[in-house]
Amino acid sequence: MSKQKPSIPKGMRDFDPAEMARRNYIFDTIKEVFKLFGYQQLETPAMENLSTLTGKYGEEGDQLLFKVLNSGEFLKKVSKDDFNEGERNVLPKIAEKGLRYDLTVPFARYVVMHQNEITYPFKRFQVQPVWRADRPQKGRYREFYQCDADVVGTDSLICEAEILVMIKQVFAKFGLMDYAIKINNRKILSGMAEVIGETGKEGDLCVAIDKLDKIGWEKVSEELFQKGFSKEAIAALSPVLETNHKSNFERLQFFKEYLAQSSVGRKGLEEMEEVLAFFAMLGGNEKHVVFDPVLARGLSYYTGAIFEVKVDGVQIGSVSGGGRYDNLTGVFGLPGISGVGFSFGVDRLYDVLDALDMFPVQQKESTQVMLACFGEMERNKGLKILATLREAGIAAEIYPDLVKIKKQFNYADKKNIPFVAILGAEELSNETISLKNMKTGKQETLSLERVISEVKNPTME
RNA sequence: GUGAUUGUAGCUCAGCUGGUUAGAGCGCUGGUUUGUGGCACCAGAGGUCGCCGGUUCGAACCCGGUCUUUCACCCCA
Repeated sequence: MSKQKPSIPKGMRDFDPAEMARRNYIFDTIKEVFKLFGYQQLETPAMENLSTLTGKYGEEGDQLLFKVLNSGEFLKKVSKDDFNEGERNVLPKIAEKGLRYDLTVPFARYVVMHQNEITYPFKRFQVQPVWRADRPQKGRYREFYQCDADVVGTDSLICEAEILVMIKQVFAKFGLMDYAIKINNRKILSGMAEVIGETGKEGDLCVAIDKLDKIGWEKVSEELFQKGFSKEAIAALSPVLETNHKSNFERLQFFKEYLAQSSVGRKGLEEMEEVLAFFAMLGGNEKHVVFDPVLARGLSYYTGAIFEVKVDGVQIGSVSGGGRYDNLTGVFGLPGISGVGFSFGVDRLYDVLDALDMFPVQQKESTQVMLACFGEMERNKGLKILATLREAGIAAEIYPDLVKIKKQFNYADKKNIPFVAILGAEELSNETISLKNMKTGKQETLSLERVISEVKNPTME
């Protein structure tokens, strides 16, 4: 008996059965759509070598990696000099592994390791937790699940178009009506940097311009100025803002002129148009799909299309995001493989559906019938009945202890079990079972066969 | 990583400027009802006031540290 109350680490959570039922609803919905589009499931380990993970997410990302201390005498390799030099020198000698930060990089590692066994294009999905040493906040946890779907080994823009369709299908299944799938292209952003005369600074441009919605143009231009953008460059950027309330088509027309001098920019626009064209051919409706030229996204490995999905009316960050990465496997020694993928954030989707009160009131995961027995003889007979019920595919349980019937009913009530089957002396001698519908309160004495059909298809009023 | 913020019974919260045995509602357990849950009534159990240290005759309350919660920034699912 420990006196001290146990606890869990910062940003980690337990999920009780009610929460798990709802989380599984989200997982199942997403997996179903992934499979419908030909994606197959893959799992990779929680831990990767730190060398696999570092340098893929930008400097900020590297700092958010959870490092795992080497086992054994982990200080052995550290010299006094290393120690005096600080963490930078000590870290690589005491930690060689880390927890995965996303599912895309481990997937790229997998593709390189198994390059000769894989049939391309390779479509896989992955539903696993990832870890980030971030400060927790609403909608931001240190351990959370991602549902990733990626295709590698093709640069066809049909993949991008299909991603849009998949996102729309998932949201339709959840019954979400008000949301925006923002789509942009890193090449368009590069083109923007080029035409304003700040080639090579697209990183800073992205970070600043991404905040436009949040902090407004004035603050964004201030930030750009501080990052070393010239006044002329910032002024040259302002026409982009004018496209704010236009249609996707009008925005494309604008950028054709705006980016005319930039070959990357033109390429990006072509890709955008093609994605939207394929999307239309797949029967996609452009409702909810927004070409957003100021969408940037932080991860450094994206090179083509980028996506992000936000739900209106809730103060929760994006619930889905992704993009194309042309050379992610390159850093692991396999160049020339293009990939595109996206991910749903289950934990945020949960918060969104919860805030909007949109979870179905399903009881799919709970017991359908509980056996309540008056004594030992009844209970022993109940065990046989229990086995029959389960054979019939009915989720059933028996109250294991010989306690007052009232207590057994209480248990069924608390657990929201829709039926209680009662076994007493009378039932035992008549070879019957009294079945009570806990919602209606009605009770009938039935044969076992009738109990099975009644539980499966309730007819009792 | 920077700046704030929170922590009292299983849950939601009271607790006046530091003063005797820390309270409520809900929940829980038992009973009224030894073949029936939800309702009602009655009774009961549960807290070294996040943790460690300090100030004080005396700390849930003041001070310091630490952990945790929430929030803004950074960044992100």
